[in-house]
Amino acid sequence: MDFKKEETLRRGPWLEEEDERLVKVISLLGERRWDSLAIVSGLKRSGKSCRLRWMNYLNPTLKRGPMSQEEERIIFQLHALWGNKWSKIARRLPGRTDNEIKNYWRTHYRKKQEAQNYGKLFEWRGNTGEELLHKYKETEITRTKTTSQEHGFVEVVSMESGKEANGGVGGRESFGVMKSPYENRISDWISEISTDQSEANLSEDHSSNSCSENNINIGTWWFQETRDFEEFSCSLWS
DNA sequence: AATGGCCCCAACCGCCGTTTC
DNA sequence: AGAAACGGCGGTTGGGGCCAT
Repeated sequence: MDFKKEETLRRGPWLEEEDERLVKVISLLGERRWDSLAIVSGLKRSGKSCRLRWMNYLNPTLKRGPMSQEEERIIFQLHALWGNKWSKIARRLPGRTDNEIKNYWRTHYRKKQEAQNYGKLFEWRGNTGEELLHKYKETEITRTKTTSQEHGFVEVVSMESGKEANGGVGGRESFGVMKSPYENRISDWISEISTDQSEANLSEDHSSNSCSENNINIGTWWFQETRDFEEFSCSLWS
């Protein structure tokens, strides 16, 4: 336990002055050796803290503002594909950080996902509670096997409400209609890559719980166009 | 106006893999 | 080869802001 270090390091929210200093030092020395950089800068912050601040907030390549519909779709689909691999997902979304995506998922998609899971279960009319559960589990096992074999990961999504589930279904925000402090900073490029066709597909995705054969369906966890989608998301970088 | 509950997000924590010496 | 330092990642927390009562 290094008490000396503990008491000299600053923690908590960054001040504007600290941000400025960090940006200056990074512009001189580059994005590396964060511990040394933290010392050189004179900031009483850990290297880790400096790195995080830069990566998640100060980096000029970051794109702030609400997620576009295309980004929402990518997050939704890649999470279904890879699970909580936030950094991996972030690499497919230029200008977005893993932290941002992680937070976004937690506050938006998880609720939507739960709602859709329940919605899907209710489609099995005429079944007892046990039968419904059994069918859900069957679906889950099939999906897990399929995705594991094809993509090398296993993801389990619980039907049970987490601690934030109260008010989750039908909570304050409806999915896709969000207010954000960064609302006015939407980048132009993302709209350029959003084609009319993808918009059309998206409206199908989000307007109902239906099971379109061409689109990812969260209720049954089937992916018809996984590989095509991976290629598509890669193209965002080019 | 006060208050309590909820949401959102920046920041931290702990672990683990990689790099450096 | 191995220990230490560094960097990356996913999970968690805390506080500010908003909203309903």
